[in-house]
Amino acid sequence: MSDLFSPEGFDDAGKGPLYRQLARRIGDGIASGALQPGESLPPERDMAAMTGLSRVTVRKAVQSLVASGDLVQRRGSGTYVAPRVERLEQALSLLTSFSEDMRRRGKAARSVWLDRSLHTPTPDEVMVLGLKAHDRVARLARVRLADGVPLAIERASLPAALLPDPEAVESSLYAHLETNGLRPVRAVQRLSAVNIGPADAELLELPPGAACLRIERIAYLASGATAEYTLSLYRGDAYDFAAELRLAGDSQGDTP
Amino acid sequence: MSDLFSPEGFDDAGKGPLYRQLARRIGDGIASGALQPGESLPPERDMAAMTGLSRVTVRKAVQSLVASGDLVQRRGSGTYVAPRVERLEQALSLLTSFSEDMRRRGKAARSVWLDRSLHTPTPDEVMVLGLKAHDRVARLARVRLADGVPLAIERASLPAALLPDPEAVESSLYAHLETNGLRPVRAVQRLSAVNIGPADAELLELPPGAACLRIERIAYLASGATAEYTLSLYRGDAYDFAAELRLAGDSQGDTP
DNA sequence: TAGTGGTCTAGACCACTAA
DNA sequence: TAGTGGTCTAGACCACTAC
Repeated sequence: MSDLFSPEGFDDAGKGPLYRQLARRIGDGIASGALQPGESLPPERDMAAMTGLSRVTVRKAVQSLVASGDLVQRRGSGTYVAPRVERLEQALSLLTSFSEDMRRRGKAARSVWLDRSLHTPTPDEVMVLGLKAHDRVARLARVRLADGVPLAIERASLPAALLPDPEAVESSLYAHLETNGLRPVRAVQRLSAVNIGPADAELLELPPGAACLRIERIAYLASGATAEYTLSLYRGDAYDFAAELRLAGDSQGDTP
Repeated sequence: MSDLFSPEGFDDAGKGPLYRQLARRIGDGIASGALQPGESLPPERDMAAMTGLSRVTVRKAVQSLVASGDLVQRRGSGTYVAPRVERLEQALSLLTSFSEDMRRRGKAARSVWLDRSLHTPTPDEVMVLGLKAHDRVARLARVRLADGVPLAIERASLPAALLPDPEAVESSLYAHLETNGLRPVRAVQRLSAVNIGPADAELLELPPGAACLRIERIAYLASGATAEYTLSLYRGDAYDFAAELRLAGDSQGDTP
């Protein structure tokens, strides 16, 4: 591994900037197994001395690998190869339960509440939830953890009529709604990928900018009324969403 | 807008590092509309002088906004507020056609081929495609564009038996397969979010680290044989994938 | 040619962790 | 207390763009 940081081979022209060359070396070391998960890298100052680069340049290389999730840094401690993250697979076509999903997988599910109270709705909430003037909205925001690892942030809004006492929700929103016969039966989701912001990054213990799956969901009751609007952020490195596709009807399609 | 870069108000303690404070100011300026899409920011050196910060610090703030897609930088030209990106919505449950989707939306679809030839398969390809020893594999890799904007990278692998002459594929793989009665009828997809690497970032004209949707797809023929393995990377800021969910059968679920 | 972003350096201080 | 990453500075040169 010492040869990883030898001063030779840098700037042989045509290989791009120095920080990228170093990032590539380290990244290759991880991919090849020369650097094992959990293994520590030399301190930044040592890497700088070994490679003959400045600490700022070394840092820029390391930062890019931290951003992509290949390395983690702990202040006062050191820089380490990121541990292998176990990926969880989830079906996209079912309204499933986080807690139950985890139980089935033998993991301990836990929530940390960020908010669980009534608010004056935003214009967006009024629109989506079909609220009337002076209606209030219940907001439930929490971090979801499995075996102590934060996996997702969920922020749900419901008409206060459906959930007059948000504090009463324990682990399961749907179970609570069901006691009043108000469990959603259908939902529409939109998925996209976003770079996580600094605040949310802290909640999920990720570096700012890490790729996350953003899922916007609107759930409906059997009556057709809107029950819930939820915005979730899932760790991109920990989640796979599975979906099955069937041939489009017209089959005029000319490409996958 | 000049007050955006006034030296006052920095480091009033408890607001975090200077680069983050500046990033927040600029970000708020964009969100509030004080900075309009396409508008240019002052040169980095000027921002440094105006704020009383060093150029390195200004740059770090700007870089974080570039990474999140709020700003774009052009060397030799300047720094600009990113143009609004029109988001495209796509149903997740249908095997649709990129070209046709775009046509329906009134956009010009185009592909830039990266690869279109026969190769010796990787062990992964042998597994997934169910190849035999000495079988070869056809690889189709291309960048997909709509109205000149790169939206996705697709890398497909098929058994050479299904596609002996990859060069013959014009715009549509499925249309080509259909001429031989070999169009896939079913597919399984897995979605996750990833930070794009430097090489792919260049192809999609994105900054390295931008969030992308990674979609892995295995498609099957009516006979049940595996037809295709495709790894796609979609721009996270340009795509929404829509899915509908129904209540899980047992309804033991205790959470959304 | 002048101005812009892109890269790189050497050195400094701070906040935190671990012994 | 010693060592680590986190932040910040002033100054330099390069590659590219626009004129």
